[in-house]
Amino acid sequence: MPNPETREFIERMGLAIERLGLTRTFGRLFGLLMVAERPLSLDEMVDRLHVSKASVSTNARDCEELGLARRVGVRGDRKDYYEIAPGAFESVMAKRVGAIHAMAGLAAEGLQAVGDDPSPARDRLTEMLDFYLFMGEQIEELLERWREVKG
Amino acid sequence: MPNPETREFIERMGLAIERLGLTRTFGRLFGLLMVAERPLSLDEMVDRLHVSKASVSTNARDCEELGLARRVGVRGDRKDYYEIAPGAFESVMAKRVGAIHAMAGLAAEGLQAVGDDPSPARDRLTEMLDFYLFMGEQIEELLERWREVKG
DNA sequence: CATCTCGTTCAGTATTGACTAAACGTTCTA
DNA sequence: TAGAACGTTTAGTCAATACTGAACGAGATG
Repeated sequence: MPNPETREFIERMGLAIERLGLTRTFGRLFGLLMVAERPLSLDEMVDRLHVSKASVSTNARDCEELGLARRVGVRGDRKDYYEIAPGAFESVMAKRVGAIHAMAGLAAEGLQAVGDDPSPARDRLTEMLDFYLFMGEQIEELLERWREVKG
Repeated sequence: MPNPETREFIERMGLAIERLGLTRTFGRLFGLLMVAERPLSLDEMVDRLHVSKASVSTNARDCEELGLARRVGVRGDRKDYYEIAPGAFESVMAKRVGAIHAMAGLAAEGLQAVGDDPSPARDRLTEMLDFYLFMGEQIEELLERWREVKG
């Protein structure tokens, strides 16, 4: 199963995730889980990714806390096994919506700061507020539509 | 004009942008331009942000290349002045759409990698592909709707 | 020509932070 | 009870990188 194509995929995922501000190892781990045919133990991930167990442990847990992966148990085995969580992608998009709301909140603060008189700054901040309110609301609707179709 | 509220706003913007994976100084510079009543020269930004001119120079240029700011000239003055670019927020969102398309492309590669037989990996990658195709398309539509209303 | 004024570039510095190896605590097992 | 199997934690290392100060180059100006 560790064929060259999946390794290539894992590597590309590492780079893609890295570009999003997370670490390459984290991205590789996520990519590995994406192409895994069954839940993987920490040691299996260590073998596949060639990183220390400590790193795999923390990255896997971060992955879990972000809602991208979850732990599953295997009968008669006390190892931890990880797999991609259901709705992983919706959850990252939902987090993005959170960031959008934060930007809207920031714009509102900015408007307080610049005062009520008309000004270029006020216009810019108003546009920022409108934009992020619009986008936040609309993308939330998109997520609901997606869940209706898939969930 | 350097009132405490705007300074607070600039600082919050620095933190918000930092959380998005860019640097705090970059975010502060962007925040400063957001609340500026007129285009600012490099030296003015140096005064307001208390960072070296070298840093302001590179950050301002990066800001320009990202489509967040633009240079404007002032008659009889050979300094560079910067201001927030029109459509700055749309442009960051458009870049996000680019990242979404990249994820869709990655999913397609993953499907190639895992082969045609049914499998959990294949199901996950298919969902990933569908999700990002959907989101990419829909958010592009949102951007167009926004431009219709505002532009 | 000499001298400013700007913006950029470059080498050096300092900080951040991801990763590793080893120690540790806990839980099973012989 | 000793020891093995796991996951986590921690101290330490190393690389990446944002920022600074100084040098530089291009234009303007006297």
